Amino acid sequence: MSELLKLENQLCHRFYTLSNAFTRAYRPLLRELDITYPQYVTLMALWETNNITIAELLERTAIDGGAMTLILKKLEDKQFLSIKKDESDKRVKRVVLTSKGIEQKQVAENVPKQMLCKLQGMSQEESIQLRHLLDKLSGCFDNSSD
Amino acid sequence: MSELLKLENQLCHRFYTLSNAFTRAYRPLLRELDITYPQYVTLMALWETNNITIAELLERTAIDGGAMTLILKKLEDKQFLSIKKDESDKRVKRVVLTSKGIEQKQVAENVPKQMLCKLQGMSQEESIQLRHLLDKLSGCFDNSSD
DNA sequence: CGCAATTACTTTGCATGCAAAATAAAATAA
DNA sequence: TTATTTTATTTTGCATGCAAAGTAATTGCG
Repeated sequence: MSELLKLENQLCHRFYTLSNAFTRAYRPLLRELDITYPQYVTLMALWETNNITIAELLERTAIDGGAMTLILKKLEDKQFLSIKKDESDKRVKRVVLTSKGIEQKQVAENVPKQMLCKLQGMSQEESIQLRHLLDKLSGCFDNSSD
Repeated sequence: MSELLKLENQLCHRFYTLSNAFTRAYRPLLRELDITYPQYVTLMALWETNNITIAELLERTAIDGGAMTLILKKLEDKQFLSIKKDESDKRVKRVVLTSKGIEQKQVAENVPKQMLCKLQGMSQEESIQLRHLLDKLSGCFDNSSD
């Protein structure tokens, strides 16, 4: 039979499976912070650079725009951040961490630490190699004009 | 600043991004078949082994059980397959490709071919290496009893 | 045999991911 | 300046992913 359509040969299915596995693995680690994985990604972007535009946040996190609206609403409800209208350009909104949002970064530092423990199966070198290949693969999707 | 929480250092975020990129890249290729990516995965499993249990399908595809119920319903509506109750064990349902479902495999063979074109950025060797590392990473999530 | 676990699926409620349409405001062209 | 186009964000409708509860049928145990 043609090997082309075998599930085991699909790179995409490995990514599908692993991406879901990561999200699942993060869930218990994020419980303490009471946030979901995409909300965690959003906060990571803000912990790195606070007070940025929603557009910048979208670019950094690669989260869908429609989803981001809801994610920000929830993080605002949970008091992690607040959304402020830009006075100079009323189309633009800026996302600003609250004091709670800033403080929770300390708590969040445990998350990657615990995740690294789960990934002990891979050597340092292998994960660097993997990262390199993933970045190369990302490049394949960049200028997809179709 | 601590490197631990930088988005760029997160393996998980690369998987998140790439998994979504794959799904997006498949969409136009699957338009001709009028199916989504998870529906495509489901069909791939069936093209390999027809007439299997829903439980087997879940294990092979790693798709969520609740989602699978809907996916099968849609594929049945589209005449790709039919669901039959197992007579010996009435809890069990078997998924069987229709003649249309079987025929569409020919059409589907173009999908991986076109996808491989998009991934020309990677050498044969690199993608083998990548697959190897992905499989190793998968192992890290296997016996996660927490 | 009769009832308590177990198994195979489905349903439910919530949180995205995504394309496309809708809004509102700013930039540009005429 | 007014009309057109572009930009920033939200809304909508549909398809999952996931945990947890719900169902129905089977197995196991006493």
